[in-house]
This record gives sequence, structure tokens and C-alpha cells, in this order.
Amino acid sequence: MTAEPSAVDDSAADASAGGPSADNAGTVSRLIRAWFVEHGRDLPWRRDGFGAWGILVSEIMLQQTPVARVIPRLEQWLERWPTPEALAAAAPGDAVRAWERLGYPRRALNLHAAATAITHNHGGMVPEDVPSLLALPGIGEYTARAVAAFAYGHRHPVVDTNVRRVIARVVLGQGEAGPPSTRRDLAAMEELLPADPTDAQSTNAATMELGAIVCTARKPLCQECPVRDLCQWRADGYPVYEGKRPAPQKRFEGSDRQVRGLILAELRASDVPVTPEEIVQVWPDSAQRERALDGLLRDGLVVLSGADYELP
DNA sequence: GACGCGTGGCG
DNA sequence: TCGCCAAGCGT
Repeated sequence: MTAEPSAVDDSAADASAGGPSADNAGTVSRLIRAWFVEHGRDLPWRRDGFGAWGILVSEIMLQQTPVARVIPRLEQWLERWPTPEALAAAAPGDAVRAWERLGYPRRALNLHAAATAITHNHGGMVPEDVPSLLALPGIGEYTARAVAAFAYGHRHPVVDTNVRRVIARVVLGQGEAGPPSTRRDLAAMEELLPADPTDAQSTNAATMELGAIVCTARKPLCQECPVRDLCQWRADGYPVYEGKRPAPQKRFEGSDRQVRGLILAELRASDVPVTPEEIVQVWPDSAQRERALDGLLRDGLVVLSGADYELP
């Protein structure tokens, strides 16, 4: 729950005791927004009139994928499929092919399925409310709120990995965010959010941006941080994080993930169904190869065509 | 809540 | 070189 005023009187920036509490949440928000106006990147999805569909596509592509790799693919994608209806009319496999090497190709399949649902269940319009967005395949807690907030200006806390890190440091005085907890994370961001929807929207975007380019995971640029004087982590002398951490990623080389990627690359590159003999060439270990192939079939990324394999 | 899921760049 | 990291989601 919000409940804190903060709208008036920014004179008492205080912060004498270190990190911000509800008292100066408004100051933190204001400082981050002011910094964002000055230093935020000019990204395609932030342009006026970019549209809810474009924003939705961008958010899906940005899931675990760096901005620099998304931008060119996004532009091509929207040129080819400028509306949900256009994408829904294509074969799912065309979406997987157009995804190219963005990674996590299930996102392409989910995006196609979401476009189909939007076309058939929402009159071709990207839904505005969080529950409807959450019901779409491939859209979870983060993406649903990001679309509602950034495409439609609704006032929701939007919490991604960057926001979690900023809150962990500035508010909680911890160097790392630890494992995510949707409930806690949304409540923490809600504390920072101004009552005005427009200010709330820019607070969401600005906090994400701050985490992306200043309050970074490694080597944060505290000298350039607009809230360095309010930061609890800094006030405490940058204590080393001792709490729980998410499980580390597993090695990619030799993993099932790699094999899946190689098989899918083979299918993307072929106009015709790929034979089992050709699949064998992709990876020598048969047990691992079969496991990867079964997984792809189960995920619907690959389908049978007689004895051969192809994209859906 | 933990785990599996791609790919590439960077320190 | 190699481990970490990058606007998460579904099971």
C-alpha cells in the first residue's frame, strides 16, 4: 500500500541516517527521474507512439537478452509483422526462424501464440490490464506490468532484475538482491512509486535504467549515481553480500541447451524437413541428442513430418 | 522455490 | 581462458 505523501515538500531531503525510508522515498523517486531525463538512453520502444504491440514484442525479446542484440531484430520483426494479427497469420515456425539467434526460442513460439490469442480473444488489441496480460503465453509478472505501465500508462510497480538490485542497495543496504520474491519485490517498488501515474511510469523506467547503466551488477558507477547520498549500501561502506544467491548458471558447452540450439539451428537453416540421419550429424552423443530432440518436440519447437523433423 | 531453457559479450 | 551476466517464464 502506498499511503505516504511525499508529493509536497522536497526540502527535507535529509538522509542523515543513511538509507531512505518512507520519508524520503519521494526524494529518491524524484532524483532518479531527473537523472533519467538527462541520461536515459534513446531506445526505440521509448519513442512516442511506438505502440503497445511494439512494446510487447520488445519486452519479450528483452527477457534475458541484452538491448544491443534486441534492437535490430525488433525492427525487422515489426516491419514484417506490424500487428498481432499479422503475426497470427504466419506459421509458428516462421516466428521461430525470424527469431534467429536471439536465444530462448520458446519465446518466439509463445509470442506467436500470444498474437493468436490477442487476435481472437481481444479483437486484435493488446490488452491493458495485468490479469489479461498474465493470461497470455510467455508473459509473466514482469512483462505484464511492463506492458500495462509503459504501453498504457497504468500505475503498477514494474520489477525486473535491475530494479531489484537498485532497491537492494539503496533501500536495503545489500550489495545484491538475492533470489526474487514477487510479493516482496512488488511491495518494495510500490513504496518508491509516486501517486501520479505519469510520475510512477517514469519512476519505473528510470529505476530500470539506473540499474542497467549506473547501479550495475559489477562495478557500479556510484560517482554518477543521483541517489548516492541516500544510498544505504554506500552509507554502510559497501558491505559484502552474505545472503542467499540464485543458483549459478550451468556450463553451456556440452549442455543439453547447446544441443537443442544446434538442432534448432539445423532446422531453421533448412527449407525442407530434416532427416534423422542429418540430426545425427549435429551431435555425436546419442543419449543427449535424443534427450534434446524429445525436449524440443515436447516444447512444440519441433514437429514430426513422417520420419523427418521440421519447425511447426 | 529450484531448475531448465540460448546465445554472445565482457572483464 | 572462463565464469558471470543480460528488461524472465513455465513447470
